[in-house]
Amino acid sequence: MTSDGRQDQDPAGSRACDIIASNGLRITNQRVALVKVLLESDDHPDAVELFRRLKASDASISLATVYRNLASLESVGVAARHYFEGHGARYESTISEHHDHIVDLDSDEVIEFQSEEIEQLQQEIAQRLGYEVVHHRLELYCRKL
Amino acid sequence: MTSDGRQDQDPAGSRACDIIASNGLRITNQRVALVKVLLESDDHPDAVELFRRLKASDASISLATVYRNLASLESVGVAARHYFEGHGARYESTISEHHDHIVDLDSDEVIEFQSEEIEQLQQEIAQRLGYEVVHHRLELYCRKL
DNA sequence: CCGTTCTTGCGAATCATTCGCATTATGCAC
DNA sequence: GTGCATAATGCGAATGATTCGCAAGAACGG
Repeated sequence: MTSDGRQDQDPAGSRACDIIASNGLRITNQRVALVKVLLESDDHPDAVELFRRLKASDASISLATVYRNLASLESVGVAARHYFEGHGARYESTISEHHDHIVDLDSDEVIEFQSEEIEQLQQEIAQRLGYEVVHHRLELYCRKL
Repeated sequence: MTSDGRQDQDPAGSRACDIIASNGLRITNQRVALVKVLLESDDHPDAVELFRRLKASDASISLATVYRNLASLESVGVAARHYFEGHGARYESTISEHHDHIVDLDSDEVIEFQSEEIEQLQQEIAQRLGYEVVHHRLELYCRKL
């Protein structure tokens, strides 16, 4: 929408574009729109929900494109896919810090947290067993107290 | 196969049957066979693989039954379903202790571990955020050192 | 501006999982 | 044991999510 193509109001978005471009992927409208929607979403929408949100500003976008782009974004580390229990895949942007998830069993809400100590312990455990942690997944399925 | 229906050679199996029965579910051949196969499997097979193993001793068992029974076993806490990255659902019996998983990214092998300290920290974190942990999932995606 | 190649949209195809339904087998009561 | 009510099974069809194939349409380097 901006006349000169820069987006100083949106540092995360342009950082994402840099990453995308530097990985040899092209900057398409659909790709940029998806990144934007992901960055705006603090819930953890699934592909169909993202598709729905994207259609709001681009009625012609296709679901296949959403899936394809989620895959590309994931492969360059701009988005992450989660399989919380029961549901299919849900996505979030990973431009910001790493974190783990608390899933509210009653509301399906997802809260983020992170713990240096747990990460530390994970490293130690893996190391003790002869492994190095590439990445991990920690989900606490909880109920409100 | 035993004439009196007891299975002293298989304490875990009969314990599972007790749990199943005490939850109002019937003890069917298919159910028992599935429990047995799960207990024998220290890999984490998916439904189709379990189906394959079950067909070895009961050629007429159906895949739908495997799925249905996996669901029932899960609902009474005798089996657990995992969605490791990429793959569909994989199962294991939960008659033994709770544990978490290390997934070898290269071989797809799954190693089990457990850490009292991490569980402790999880509790604390959840509590601090106003939640109580019902259960959790911790997976370390690793490469051999 | 031009061509190459990556992307897109569309619908068809795939894969895992679930359902509907008629048939069979279990668990409980006599 | 015998019978009954009902859960469980097998089958194939249905679903839902995700991926594919292909022809038409954009990016980006030169």
